[in-house]
Amino acid sequence: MIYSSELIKGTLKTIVLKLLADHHRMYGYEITQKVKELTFEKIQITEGALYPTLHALENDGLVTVESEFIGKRVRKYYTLSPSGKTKTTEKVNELADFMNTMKFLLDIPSPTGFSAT
Amino acid sequence: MIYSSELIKGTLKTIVLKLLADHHRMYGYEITQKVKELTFEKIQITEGALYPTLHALENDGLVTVESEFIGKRVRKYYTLSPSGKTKTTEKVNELADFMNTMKFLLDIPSPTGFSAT
DNA sequence: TGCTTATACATAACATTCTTATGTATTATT
DNA sequence: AATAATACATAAGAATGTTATGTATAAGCA
Repeated sequence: MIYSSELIKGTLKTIVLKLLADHHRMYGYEITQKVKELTFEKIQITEGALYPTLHALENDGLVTVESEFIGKRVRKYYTLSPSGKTKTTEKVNELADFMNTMKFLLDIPSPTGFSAT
Repeated sequence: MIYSSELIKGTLKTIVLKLLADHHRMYGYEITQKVKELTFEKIQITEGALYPTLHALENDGLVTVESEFIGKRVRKYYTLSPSGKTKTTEKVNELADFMNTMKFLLDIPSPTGFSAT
């Protein structure tokens, strides 16, 4: 099952920032594959969505870019800037808060299992 | 704190459907107030977003409408149709699944407290 | 070797969905 | 009497994704 596209809207930037925070240095195509892998194919980031997003992050100074040649092919590595790290924390926290609110609003039970946090 | 607007995108229809499932019969303005109340002002549905959404739900046959006069003012009550009830379950389940995936992807801990479900 | 698939970038036309602004009108509050 | 709240509606614009297209290299397989 792949999630309906509206759900992805508004979360893509957060996903990309968080992946960069966890993996330090990634290139675009790698990000699409990582998301696919980590979500068991349930979230598929299209290139038409990803590349403009990466360019926006760069424009906002949240990431820095290094181009490298792998053979004859260019690969662009993205790394979080200090402000990007701050932003990541903010975005992830906001999304976590939002999801709790939605869970309450929609009366969604917690996933099966024990937890004591 | 009010959530950044992108987060609401894609979830509005689900919220409206679920409220109608829980309260059976509601009118537009009432929905905006209920969401505000239930989310402690964190989610504020604007009228420019709500009314087109309600019209879309009606067009899709997911809700039925009854107009009533309260004094001289029209009020439009919305009720879930059978297919609307089915749709509500589907949308809520999909969102629940999506949120679990996002929690895993973003490494978000469960909210504080004990739970054994 | 030749064909296909995967890798790797990019952008443009289009669709969706929300924000912001505007409009109309009734009812309640100060 | 003036303002705020109730209650509907729509239109212009912004944001952000999909789909399609383009270019090119590298890898796998028959």
